[in-house]
Amino acid sequence: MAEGSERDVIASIERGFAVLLAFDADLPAPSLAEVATKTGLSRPAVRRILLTLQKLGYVNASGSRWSLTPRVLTIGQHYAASHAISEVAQPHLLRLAELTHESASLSQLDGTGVVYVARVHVRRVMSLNVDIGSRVPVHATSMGRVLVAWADASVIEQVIEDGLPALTPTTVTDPVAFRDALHEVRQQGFALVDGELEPGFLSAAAPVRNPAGDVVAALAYSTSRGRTDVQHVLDDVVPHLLDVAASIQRDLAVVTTGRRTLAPGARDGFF
Amino acid sequence: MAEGSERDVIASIERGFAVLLAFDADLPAPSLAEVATKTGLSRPAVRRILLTLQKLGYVNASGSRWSLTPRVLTIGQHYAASHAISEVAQPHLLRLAELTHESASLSQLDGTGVVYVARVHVRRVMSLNVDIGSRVPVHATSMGRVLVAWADASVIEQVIEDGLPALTPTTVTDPVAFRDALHEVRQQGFALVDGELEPGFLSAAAPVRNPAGDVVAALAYSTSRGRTDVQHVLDDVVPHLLDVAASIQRDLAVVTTGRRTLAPGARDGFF
DNA sequence: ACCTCCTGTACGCTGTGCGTACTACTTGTA
DNA sequence: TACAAGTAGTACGCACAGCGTACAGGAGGT
Repeated sequence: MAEGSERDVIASIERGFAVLLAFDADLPAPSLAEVATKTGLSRPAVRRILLTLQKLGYVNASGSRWSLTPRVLTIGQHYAASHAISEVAQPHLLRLAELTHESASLSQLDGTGVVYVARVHVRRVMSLNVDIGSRVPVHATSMGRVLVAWADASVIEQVIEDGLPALTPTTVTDPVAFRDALHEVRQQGFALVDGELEPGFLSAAAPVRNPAGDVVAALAYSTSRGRTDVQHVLDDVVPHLLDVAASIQRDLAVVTTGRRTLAPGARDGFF
Repeated sequence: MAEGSERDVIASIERGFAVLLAFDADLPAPSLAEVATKTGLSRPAVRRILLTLQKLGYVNASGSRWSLTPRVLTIGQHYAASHAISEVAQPHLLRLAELTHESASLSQLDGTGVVYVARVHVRRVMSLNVDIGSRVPVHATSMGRVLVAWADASVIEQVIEDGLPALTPTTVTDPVAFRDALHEVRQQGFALVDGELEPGFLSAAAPVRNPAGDVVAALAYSTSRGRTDVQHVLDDVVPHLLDVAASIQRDLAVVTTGRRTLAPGARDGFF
């Protein structure tokens, strides 16, 4: 059902996003020609697309260089506005951060990747710039393990098929070991990953379920090996983690089953 | 130059974004037909667009309801990756938040609106959900006043033409008074807005300039009238604000004029 | 049994958006 | 100075992408 043949895909829209996403750390302010070579599109096509995106306010030309405008940041707001979870979770993240004195985050599965949807950072932990919208690999993070552990079998297959690159010497890269790790996560009800994403980076995550019982998000605590150790996380942090995850789950159930109103007064007189 | 006639705008891309942005708090999980009526497009057209967006991973169908996926949050990452300012400003925002014990934020002008590009929130200040990517009205916020005060005259005209709605009883709504307020901002080098966006909400903002001297962002401090008063902000906060804004400006100059490398090691082994 | 909502599909026509080919400008180099 | 190599902008005609109309098939609801 709803398969959608090739006939039902609009190439221009794909091209439009290809151009929008061509703006990158590698190419922060490209010329038209650079975008064309990067995307493989013809220059006139890129020109038309850039002019369209400019009309929509997402890019701007200064001289012969093009760059993104802050408006691209507003696109994500539509996700937050249409999904209660990030808003519901916010106070709970704050509580977790206060309980543990470390950063707390909530993430969701996106294909075979993990995307942060809410976050409270206590201090600048790492070189990694993890903010809302950041993507992290699914196989080497506690959040990813949680999200995949309870996902459809097809997702697990796809993740393994995508490959399990070694990001540190201790990253689990063997498919069998990875499946074992997922099994362990299901058994114990949470995931703990120690230095598999980046040396010294330690994190734990717990599942957050919707009323139907599906795991829709992962709540995570993250810290550095320098500040704490695995035993402390297991003894003192995980109970808080599970407790806060349960609270989010409870609030989420209220919001989604009850009336879908998010502080009605908040929107009025604002925008 | 580079005007771009109507001939050079790709309607399909406009339609694609129209559908993507149709997902809203009002319509978090619409049916195909609902999207069609909201956007004014035909149902088959909307179907094609949704299938395209689904292929790109931005929307997903569950039953006959469609919803955004967390992937839309990643679009904004391309802005952060291609503009040093948000990353550069982050530690400074943290410092400002620590100095003042209140939320600190950085925002940029987008057309005639203001968009938060970086933020450190100290506590849950208000009902307002102000996060990265949020848009706030330009005329009733200290950040907006700063950004507009030093913008092209055409921007000021456009803001006034857009209208200056009264969001609280004290909002400046008279064009002449608004121009006076901007003049005052230019004179004193910062903006202070007291309860014009929401009663009891108090904020101050200072400009951040690029090496060419253009105001490219506004650094803001925000609090509630219940916790402090105008005099304290003027005496104790504004000096910090100006100081931190100068620091951001300095770091920004180094990054943009020097080599455009943002912690090269941070990207490797990450994604 | 009806009616009304929905989605999915077929199909032929229109005109959008494509690329090729060319012009015009700027910058660096011989 | 003149050429080369880069850039952006423009024109134009053709092809087919994507459009909407029209219809079929389900799922509730009365």
